Amino acid sequence: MTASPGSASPARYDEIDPRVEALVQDLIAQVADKWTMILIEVLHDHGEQRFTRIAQKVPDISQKMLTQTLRRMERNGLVCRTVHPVVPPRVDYRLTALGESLGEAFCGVWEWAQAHLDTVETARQGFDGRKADA
Amino acid sequence: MTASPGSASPARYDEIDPRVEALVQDLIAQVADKWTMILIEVLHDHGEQRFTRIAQKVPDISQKMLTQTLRRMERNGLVCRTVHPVVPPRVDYRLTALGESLGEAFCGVWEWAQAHLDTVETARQGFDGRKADA
DNA sequence: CTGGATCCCAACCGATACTG
DNA sequence: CAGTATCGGTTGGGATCCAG
Repeated sequence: MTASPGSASPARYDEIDPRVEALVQDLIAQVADKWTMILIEVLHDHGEQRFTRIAQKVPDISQKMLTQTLRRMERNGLVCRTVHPVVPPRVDYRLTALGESLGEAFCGVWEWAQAHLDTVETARQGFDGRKADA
Repeated sequence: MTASPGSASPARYDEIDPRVEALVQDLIAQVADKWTMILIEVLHDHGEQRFTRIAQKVPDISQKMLTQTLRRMERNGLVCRTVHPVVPPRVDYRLTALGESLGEAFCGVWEWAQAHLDTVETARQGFDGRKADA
């Protein structure tokens, strides 16, 4: 906790209320991770899916991470989880409106990354080259 | 590596080229972390800053993380590092155009988080409450 | 003042095994 | 089928000390 109670924090990262700042950062941390972004994409593209189907679409994710990520997304209101009370259990996951809106917000970063892939690559080579020439 | 050589990957996360996909995700992973976002904000708001000044603005960051993050940002072409050859060393960091553009891309996510803070909070309480009622 | 090197702990994540 | 529980390896990140 960096909570300095009544003491006037001189200059925070911004002019923003530090408490809101912390909340926002926490939220971003929970929501901006690799698997969350991927799952949003999958659910956006293919609509409601059951657990195993999602796992098939994202072969590199472990079942643990899939469960964990879906749970957190559900808790944050990003996905809606529907349990069908049938004998072989069946659970469907669907993106909520909130989840969809987050997906759109991510588009900016995603597009930035795509657009500047080579620029970054050039920068990296320049940097690495500079370090190499002893 | 998830490189399945020649085997036809049936349906990837999207219709996107998996190689590009991987690169983009790697880039996002390097660039979308907590400290990078904060440092972009600080440098955007206050312009060119020297090492210690930045550390002061972000009290919760360790000196190790600050150096590490700045280095990676420099390598990725997000910041420009200027070393002044004076007797007490002085190093200035400034956001590049690329860094600025990334900051703008982040705005979307940032604004989403701010806008939906309470929505998410409500969702969380609903979720937690549902789990509690045994 | 800047930042590299080291130690060490905690959180993350994958693999496996077990339950309803 | 859809999870939970547990163990172990890997990484992230803080504290401290040291060098240029």
